[in-house]
Amino acid sequence: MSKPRYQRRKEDRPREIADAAFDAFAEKGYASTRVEEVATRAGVSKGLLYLYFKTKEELFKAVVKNVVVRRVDALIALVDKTEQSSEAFIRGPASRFLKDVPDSPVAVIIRLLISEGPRHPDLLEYYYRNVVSKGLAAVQRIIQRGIERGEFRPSAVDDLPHLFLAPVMMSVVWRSLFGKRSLDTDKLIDTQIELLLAHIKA
Amino acid sequence: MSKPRYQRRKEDRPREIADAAFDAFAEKGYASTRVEEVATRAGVSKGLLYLYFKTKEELFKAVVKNVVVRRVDALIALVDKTEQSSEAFIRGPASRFLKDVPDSPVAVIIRLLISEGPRHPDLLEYYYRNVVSKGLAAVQRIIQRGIERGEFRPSAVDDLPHLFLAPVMMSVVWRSLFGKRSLDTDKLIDTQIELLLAHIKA
DNA sequence: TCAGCTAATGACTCTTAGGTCAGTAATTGT
DNA sequence: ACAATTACTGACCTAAGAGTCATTAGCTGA
Repeated sequence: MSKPRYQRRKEDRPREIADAAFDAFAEKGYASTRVEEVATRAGVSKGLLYLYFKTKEELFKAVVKNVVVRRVDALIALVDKTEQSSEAFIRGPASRFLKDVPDSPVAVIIRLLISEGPRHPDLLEYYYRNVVSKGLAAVQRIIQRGIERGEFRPSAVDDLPHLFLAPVMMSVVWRSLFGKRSLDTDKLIDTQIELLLAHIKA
Repeated sequence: MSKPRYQRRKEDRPREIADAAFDAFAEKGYASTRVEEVATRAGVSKGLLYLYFKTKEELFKAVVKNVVVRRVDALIALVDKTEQSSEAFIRGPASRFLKDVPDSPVAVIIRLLISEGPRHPDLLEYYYRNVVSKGLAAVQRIIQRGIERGEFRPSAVDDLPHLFLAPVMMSVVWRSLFGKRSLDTDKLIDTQIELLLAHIKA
């Protein structure tokens, strides 16, 4: 009896293909990744890939959607469940989360969105609704809670949660362009958090 | 006498083509812009384009190089010539410059670099040397001068000039993804500058 | 165990877009 | 005025890569 040349694994294929696509897109970007290479990485023929994804673009969207949402939802759950003071939460779990972003799949997605987003408005809409606005709202909720508890005082930062994310964005871009050279992204993020806390503390 | 079908304008062609390419890349990104479209926009045949630029990639590099350098050099000259106090300079000319970035050609170049940079390491090297490091050094010089004059006190911000640029980066990315919706980039940048000044003022 | 179903293959087509080049017409010098 | 020069054109070539489909072979249930 000879080994079968392939196995039928209808259930697992979509995820395997999407994972392979993620890796390939991360390395080469969307436009210069060949569909055939994705198939090869997934250990599958090109034809099969087209059985599960109608076009390359649909594959792209599937990939981009399933990476970040879980992560963001986890963070939000954390925010809403914690018993810590707002300051402790920001210094602890939130800080750690933010510092992880530049080395995580999230960073890849951000780069992909910057490159390809403008040609996929529906995808951007999806992201804005399910990731960006949720994330910003969560940050705002922490601050608000701090104010209610008397930890923080009201300030201009209240409706600019973006300030917490700016150094993260900077780090993501820097890393994607220049690698790890000459910028300590952890320190950048930490320092910004210190600045912000110093400013809003009561 | 009929109009000539074209004029020979050897001197002007390269700039005209580069300008057309800039516009096209800004709209569609590098990968999905066709060389022929660049030629058409420049009012020129594809063949002529290839007379002045050996490949599409070379065209890309030419475009990307000639946009930002002048601008940055202008800013640096400003920094080194000003008689203002560091604080006044930061609140005035520097702030204005930074707030202009998200709507300027510089933003386009940043987007192009994020998308295509990883596949053009020499271009990134060029940018790091001629734009990024110079810009960061200029910011650092302003702070340093403030310290020497007793306006500012030494702090963690001294060797993180990136903090001044983080909200700009954030704004560039935000704008390129979501347009002008729901983020006042001027305010973001202003607020960050206020935070930083409050922190380093003596 | 074998017939029917369908997951999976891989060779194929077709379009797109980067790059070439032989020829043409605007310009320049004499 | 008219060669000689060369900026410029546009039809062409070719590679690459997205997407298709007739065929094959693993699986499943009777």
